[in-house]
Amino acid sequence: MLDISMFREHSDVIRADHDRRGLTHESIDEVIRLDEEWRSTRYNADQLRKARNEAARSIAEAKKSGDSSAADAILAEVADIGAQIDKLAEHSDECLEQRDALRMRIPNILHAEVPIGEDDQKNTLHSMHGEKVELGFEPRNHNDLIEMNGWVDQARGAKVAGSRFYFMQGDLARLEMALQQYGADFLRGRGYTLVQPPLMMNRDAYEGVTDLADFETVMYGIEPDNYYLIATSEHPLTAMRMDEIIEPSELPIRLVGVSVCFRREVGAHGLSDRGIWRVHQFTKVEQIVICHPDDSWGHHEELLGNAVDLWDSLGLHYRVVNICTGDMGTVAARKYDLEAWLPGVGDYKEVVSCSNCTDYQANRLRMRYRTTEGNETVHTLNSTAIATSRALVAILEQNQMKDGRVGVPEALRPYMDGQETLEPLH
RNA sequence: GCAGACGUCGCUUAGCCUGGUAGAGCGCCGGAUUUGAAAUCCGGUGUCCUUGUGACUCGGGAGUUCAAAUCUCUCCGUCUGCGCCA
Repeated sequence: MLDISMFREHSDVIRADHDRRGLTHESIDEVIRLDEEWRSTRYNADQLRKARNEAARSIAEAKKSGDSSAADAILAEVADIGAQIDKLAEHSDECLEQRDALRMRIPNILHAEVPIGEDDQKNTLHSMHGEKVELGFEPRNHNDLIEMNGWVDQARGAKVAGSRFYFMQGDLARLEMALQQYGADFLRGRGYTLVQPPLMMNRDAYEGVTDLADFETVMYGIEPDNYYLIATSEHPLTAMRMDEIIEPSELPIRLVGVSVCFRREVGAHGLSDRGIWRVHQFTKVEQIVICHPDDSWGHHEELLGNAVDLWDSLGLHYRVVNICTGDMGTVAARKYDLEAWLPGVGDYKEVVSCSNCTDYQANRLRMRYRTTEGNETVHTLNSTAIATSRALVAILEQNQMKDGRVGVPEALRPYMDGQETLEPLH
């Protein structure tokens, strides 16, 4: 959510951003109109409250001096003032509610270097890392590999839960745990504090961190208790400090979250999605930074650097792209994706997403830091380190051998008793 | 799950019974004093708006009242005890 002062004092900036995104200005105008109406109605209500307070004070004084007839006289004068206040207050509350409901849907101001384009085809190349391995045989896709080795039981996952659920087993399950451990250790080594968050959140906290449309398409709701299963540990870790005023000495806050992530994946379908690429449940190691507004662009590069070094250390080939305006979403001001090379698919696919959300989440979460002039809004950033399911797919396809076994990246071997290849399930 | 206690400004707390301007201490910021520091003293330190002798704010919401931190209802959370439990 953009600060209201942006609409009052710099609406030209929001308008220019909407132009870049190809959006009309209607919502902006409506927010400004509702804001003005709220302010004037609010002012009128305040004036009446002032009169009521003065009357109440007079009554108190009159009663104290024992003059009950004077008290009654004042009381008669202000008899209907309460009803007038209620009427104005009701209208002003409506205006404020509508203003902010609309404001919640207006996207963040994009960084100047975000490329303009309508969809992911217009994302631009940032950098290439590693090299395509020459396998010397026709590569299998990850779905064939997990099926022939018995590493994932999709049929029984569907039986006991539903489609896109699965049992991961044997050496692949061990590799999954190794990835979690390795990713967490890697970031702890760079000063990030390991956090295991709640896997469910309440509505209020959740609205602070995500696009409202996500409640329909992404999150699972837990009915009788009104909780939502988290779609990523970014959400609880960012909301962790909501409604707090943070001491500047605590900034920047660097966290590495490890959690299971739950996603409904409404609308996803197709044979190309078989396997564990797009599933309802996976584990993710996530980087979070909460920082001073002046430092967030530096931290954005730091998060990308961490992800790059981590993926380099796994010996995988991938590229980094700049996400364009049409592919950006509501919350981020700038986003890089890491796209891993998948030989079985013959294309690069998204495995990491690295975002600077500037003050957009922090405004909704009322998350500020103390300054001598008052309290200022912090900035929040997040980046995948390892989404295990997708990292596994990249490892499976890039490290596959002719017989269908898969090489374990050297960095992960210490977490697997030194094992060098994934063996079929017996 | 049951019973009780509790939730007040960044922190600790007073005020609640008996409705009438939310007070104190600590921390922080600024100033005075000092060679410098400590100590001391003075002022400031929640949110909003049309900056006023302004409005709002005491976990959230609703109600009673001219007036609610205070009374009533309800929801949430914390603590203690009992029960259950990996």
